[in-house]
Amino acid sequence: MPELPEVETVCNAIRKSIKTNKIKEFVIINPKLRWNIDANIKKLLSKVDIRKIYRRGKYIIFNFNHGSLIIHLGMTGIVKFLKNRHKVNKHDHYEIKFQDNTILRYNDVRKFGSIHWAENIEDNFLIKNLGVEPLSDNFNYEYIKKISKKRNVVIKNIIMDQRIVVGIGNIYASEALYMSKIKPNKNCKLLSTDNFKSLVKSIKKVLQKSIKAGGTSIKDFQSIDGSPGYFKQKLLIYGLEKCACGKNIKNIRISGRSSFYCSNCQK
DNA sequence: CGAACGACCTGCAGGC
DNA sequence: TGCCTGCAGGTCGTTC
Repeated sequence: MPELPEVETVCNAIRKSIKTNKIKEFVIINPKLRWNIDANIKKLLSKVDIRKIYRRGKYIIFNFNHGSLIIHLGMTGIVKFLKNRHKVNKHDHYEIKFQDNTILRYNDVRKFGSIHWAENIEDNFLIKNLGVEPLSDNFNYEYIKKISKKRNVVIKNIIMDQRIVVGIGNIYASEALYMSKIKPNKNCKLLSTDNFKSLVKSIKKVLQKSIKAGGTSIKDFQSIDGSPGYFKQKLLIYGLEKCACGKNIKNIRISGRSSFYCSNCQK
């Protein structure tokens, strides 16, 4: 479900909704997620203060004096804020209760999401191999060009590889490649320097614009108050039938994922 | 080492 | 109406 703009939206909304940094307790409702929820988290999150909440790639990180909580939304993970009285819904998995009795509740239909505790976040197996942040200066054409020259995969797989650059998923990969007029199934070795420059620019642009619109809601995605993201109306290629040029948009499968492109506009 | 692919899960739409 | 297939914002672990 969520790519960088959606995770950023949720992360910002959590920060805004939290009125106290004091956690009372952590409650496991259904431990079964991508990895079973570690029961120790309950002890670790009893009466502790949050120091910082931030995003790294597609992960939401709660930082404490004694470690960090690492949350991934998978495909269908949803975070909600509740008041005292609440019934457990289908697919609820855990909740964080705050001192003022507000509750952050995690719901995940497909159970691809996860939650981990890490004493040292940089050592965590999910975090330590992550690539550069796409909106940082570390993500530039020289970086992506250098990597691409020694790899033998299609360019879409390069930009979706979280060890290279984080946060880009299936939607924004198609969008960015369309914006820079590059076919998603083009071998990454064959891109020109101008291609790389354009691609980096497009990625930054589409992510920034989507963050401003509150992310993209195709089906499941919603922010914590249940509101959708409005970037869907701005998609240029993903899930569409016709390109602006009038040609039918092609939908091919690359590594098992739907990939949209226009054979007229993208070379 | 890099690349390809299956596996994990539920719900929904479409075809017969 | 019901059954079956395929598809969905992800990515780790295994195999070649």
